[in-house]
Amino acid sequence: MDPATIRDVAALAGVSAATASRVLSGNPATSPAARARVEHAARELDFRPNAQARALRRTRSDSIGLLVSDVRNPFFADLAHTVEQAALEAGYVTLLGNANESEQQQDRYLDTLISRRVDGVIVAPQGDGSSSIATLVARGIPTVFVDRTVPGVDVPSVTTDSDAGLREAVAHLAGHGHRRVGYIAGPPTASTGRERLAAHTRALAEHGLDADPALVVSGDFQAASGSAAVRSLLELAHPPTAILAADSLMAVGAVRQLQERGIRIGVDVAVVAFDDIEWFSLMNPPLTGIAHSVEAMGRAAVRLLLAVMAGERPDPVRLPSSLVPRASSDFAVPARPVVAVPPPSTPREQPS
Amino acid sequence: MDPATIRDVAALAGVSAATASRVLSGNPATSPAARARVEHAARELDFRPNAQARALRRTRSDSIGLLVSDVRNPFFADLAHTVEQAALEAGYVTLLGNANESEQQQDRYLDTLISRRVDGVIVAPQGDGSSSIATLVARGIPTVFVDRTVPGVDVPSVTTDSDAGLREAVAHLAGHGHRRVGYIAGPPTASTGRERLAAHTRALAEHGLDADPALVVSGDFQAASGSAAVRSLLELAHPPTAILAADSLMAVGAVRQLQERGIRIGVDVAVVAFDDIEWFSLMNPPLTGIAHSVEAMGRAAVRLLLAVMAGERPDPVRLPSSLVPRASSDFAVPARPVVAVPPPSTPREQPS
DNA sequence: CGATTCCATGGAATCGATTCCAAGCCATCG
DNA sequence: CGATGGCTTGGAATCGATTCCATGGAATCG
Repeated sequence: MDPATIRDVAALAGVSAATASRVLSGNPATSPAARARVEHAARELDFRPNAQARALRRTRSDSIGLLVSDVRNPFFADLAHTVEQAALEAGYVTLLGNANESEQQQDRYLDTLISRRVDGVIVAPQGDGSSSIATLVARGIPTVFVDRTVPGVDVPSVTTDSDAGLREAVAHLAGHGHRRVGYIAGPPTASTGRERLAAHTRALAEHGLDADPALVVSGDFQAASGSAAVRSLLELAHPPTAILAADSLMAVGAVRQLQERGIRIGVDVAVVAFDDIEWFSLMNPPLTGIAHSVEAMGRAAVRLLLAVMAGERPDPVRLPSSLVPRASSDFAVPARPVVAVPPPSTPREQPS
Repeated sequence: MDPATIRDVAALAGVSAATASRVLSGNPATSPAARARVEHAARELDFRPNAQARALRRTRSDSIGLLVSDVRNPFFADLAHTVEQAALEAGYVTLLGNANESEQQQDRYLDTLISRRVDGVIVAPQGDGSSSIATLVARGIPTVFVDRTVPGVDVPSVTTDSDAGLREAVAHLAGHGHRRVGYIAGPPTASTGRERLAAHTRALAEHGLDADPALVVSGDFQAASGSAAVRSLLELAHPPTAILAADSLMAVGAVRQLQERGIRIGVDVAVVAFDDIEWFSLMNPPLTGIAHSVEAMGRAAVRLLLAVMAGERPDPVRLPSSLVPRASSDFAVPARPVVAVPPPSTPREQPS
């Protein structure tokens, strides 16, 4: 009933536990005879080594932890998939934790991972240098940041260079005649939230678009906040003709809200989202996205982590992003916004 | 540098390891004085108990395994999320494995979970009674099937009753004048593949629809097979006017293929999918789905697993499904199929 | 042919936390 | 006043696999 131990295997094979261990872990100091008998005995008993005991003795567990922000976000679901596959190829199993965009739940999971003595951790960090992240670094646990970073914490990272993609997006919108672009920002507590907003602001300036601060609304990377953001953008005296969302879930929330109000995307208003996920091309209308390779990000993260575990200090990786234009933004801006607004009696900062 | 052990804590607190252990695990046989000193010392050293050592001694790891078929399938991503939350509430961490719809990878993960001595496993099984599943049962490891089952393996399960939803779907299609419904089946190696096909066949008979076996094409629950299925359905001499896919990913593949061919969904052909995921309502056109509650399924699975771990033999749970009609199927069938077909010279089994 | 090396092997220690068991202490009771 | 009982405590064994160290036998070399 109780699972077989290596001693049971050894007894059945007529050797000592030491020899059985050597055979089963591929130590060359074993005779062919012993090898045959032990292997046969192990198969006979359906022996599965107790990973805990093994990990206790060697000081490594052959497992890594992956902490993502939200598994239901397709971007992170794909990331989890890629990381898991890449880790498996390198002989590691992945323990997946889901912070659910909450710093508290992130800490709880990191504690668990530390307790389980994972050999390394890949984390898309919440907030700024929470206690658990500090612990991770202080203990010298190999760590890699993915997608996001934490300022002041010196850890290798794999991030997306939002600049190119956002510049393309803004250029694209400007080229179609948009002057006022509503921006649904990520939370300032996430590095991606801050960086993308900064990139967006720079791009606006480059193209001489309206820099009205009222056009920037902050969300939390989840769908509901996208809806809320659209609501407040539409209340502006001078609402935007295009909306740019800092991630796919907020874009979806925005789309829902626009649909509920009967505002036609791709006709009355343009919508562009950071991230480009499979579903975008099937939506009504197909959504313009800013693409970056999840596959590349996941594989790079595992590669960096393996390097850190090997004692190296790998350089950070920055992946490119680029615009994938689709129907949601591929139209010329209408002469007048369809949303009822008072005539712009004092058109401010609109260069002719 | 090396992480602090309970002996370090005990030394700093001036007590024995035994007492330190008792304090830290909440054993009441401790004096307030000892409690205070040990707790202070543990905080001082930032002590994290080695979960492996603890699990080795107690014969439980406070962790469960969850093996899903494909994390990139939104249905399973949601399931993973729900199970994880419910397990966390019960004090368990979840080790997520992804079989990627491959029996081999499933076995590899189950082996890992067995080696790590998880306290229980929730699995959406691939194939029929693979060796690892047999091992699981033979070892008496608490196991619960979710979404799918394996015939002949007596394990509590949480499944969806496909019958009601499919009957509604077929009635809905019949009501709109469809006689020939193409069915994209799941693989016969999955219980859901078989059951849904059987339910569909029954529903066809009930409504007197065309039971042409050529209208049934098998896929593998992944997107590419949905595209392939549509391709072969359209080659029929007498192609269907409606398409029913046994899961969301195959439906997406089907939609892509139809769009590529310029066939208008919701006008030229109806599309209905088993599963109803968030994105369906945003698609072009919104897709009719057969809904079942992932949340309920995940929570029930955890509840059942806890019961099995407590030595009970809970009854299986069967959750309802129901149709959510949307634009992709909400139209009357056109008088003649738009796809060019030879005139039906010998219309077979079409009751007037 | 004796001595040195090489190789396979077993005994025992080890990893870190838990827990059984025995012992010590204080208080209460007969 | 001695004894019994209730508490707290420490020593030591334990979980299962790995690994250091020593040993015995075979093989090789001078």
